[in-house]
Amino acid sequence: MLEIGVIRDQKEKVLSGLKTKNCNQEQLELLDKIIQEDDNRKSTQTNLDNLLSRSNKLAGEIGALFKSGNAEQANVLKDEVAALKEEIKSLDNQLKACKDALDEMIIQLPNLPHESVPQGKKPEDNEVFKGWDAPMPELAPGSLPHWELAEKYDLISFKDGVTLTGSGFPVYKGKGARLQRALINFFLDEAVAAGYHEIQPPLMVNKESARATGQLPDKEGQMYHCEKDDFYLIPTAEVPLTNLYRDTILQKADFPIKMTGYTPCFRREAGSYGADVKGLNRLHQFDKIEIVRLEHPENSYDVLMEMVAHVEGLLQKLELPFRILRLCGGDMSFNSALTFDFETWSAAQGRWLEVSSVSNFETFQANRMKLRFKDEDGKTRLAHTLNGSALALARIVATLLENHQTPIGIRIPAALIPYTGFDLIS
RNA sequence: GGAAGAAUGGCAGAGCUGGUUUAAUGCACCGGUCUUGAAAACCGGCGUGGGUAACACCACCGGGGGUUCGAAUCCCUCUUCUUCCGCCA
Repeated sequence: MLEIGVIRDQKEKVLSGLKTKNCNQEQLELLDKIIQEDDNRKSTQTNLDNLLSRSNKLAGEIGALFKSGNAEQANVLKDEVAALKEEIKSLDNQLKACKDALDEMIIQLPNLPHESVPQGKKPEDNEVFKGWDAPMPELAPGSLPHWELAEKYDLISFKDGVTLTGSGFPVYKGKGARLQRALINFFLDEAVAAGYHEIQPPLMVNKESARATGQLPDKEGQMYHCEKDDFYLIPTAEVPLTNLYRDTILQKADFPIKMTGYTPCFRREAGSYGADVKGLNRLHQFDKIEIVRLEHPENSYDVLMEMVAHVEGLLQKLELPFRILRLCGGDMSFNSALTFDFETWSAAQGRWLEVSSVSNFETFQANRMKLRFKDEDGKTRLAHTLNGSALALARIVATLLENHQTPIGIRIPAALIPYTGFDLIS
């Protein structure tokens, strides 16, 4: 969530940022309401504090009077405190209501975009940050989309998934399952080699965690919810990994904090439809290796580019054609200040598929989760959080199968062979 | 699942028969004196948040609620941890 101090002190800047994010008029008007409500909060708090101060003093005097045996005088003061208490209770309620109202308004505001974020509303407005210069792979006649390849080589059964659970829960088999395991290990090894600390977190989190990274309340309907225990199935490892540092004050020497983790990810994908959902393109459960970093604000944008480079390296090793987009204000997530999307070219489908999203959240998540650090001058400041997929499996498998298909089978890229133990799916 | 005990500032650890505790003390940490330098010793500082120009002031002793003029301290409740019993991959 945005910092109240920033909203107060840099209102114009906030306003123009929100416009880049394509906020509606209602959201823009919130700024003045927030400042007004915050003024209200301050004055209510001051009044309340004064009453509490008075009440504390009287209680002390009463104690002293009782000790000296002056009960009569003490009882007079007791009456005064009783009257104060009524007022305190009412102001306290007022203050609570005030804070709730303030919270509810601030939480509706998205993060401010970085200055490099292009204006725009639709995916077409995204900027191609780095295109694919080499020629696109040419597939032999008769090449198939991945869902047909999966069937042909008996790698993935979508049908069995429906039997077991429902659509969007594929069953991987034989070399298909082996390929999953190979990719997971490959991505984890690459991340660890790049200095990321490997973590295996729980796959369910509580409300506080989901709130801290911004999934609640924004994406309430997109997560699977176990009502009886009030747990949420994680939509990404970002949630548990980042939350490891919820409500923490770091020392400057603790930076950089680099974490990686493999987890299945669960998404309800309510409201999705059409060709997008065919095969592996959009699933309710998929595997992903996430990289997460907690950084000093000075470094966070250098680190973002470092993460982009890491993901780039992975795609190169998998020999997949890809491009990098800098997302426009309207296509960026609610929490992000700057996001680079990676897309691989799905030759058989004739379109780009998003396989990774690397973002800097600046202090937006840190503010919600109270993740801070001590600066050199001893001041406590909010840290920056970043994360990215490195990588998400399902769509990688889709493009891997499609782009590397040959008349004699599907070729496994050299970097992956030590992990699969085979070089061809036939 | 059952029983008992516990939860205090970075750590350790008092307070818990309610009012000089506005949380003692030690360690760690920061600054200074001394020293050629370091250690030791001594002096000072040392939690988080709100609030202020800066003070003042206010809140926080696992979370929430209650009793009282006054709660770290008493009561209720939830959570977590420890030990014991039961069950179990």
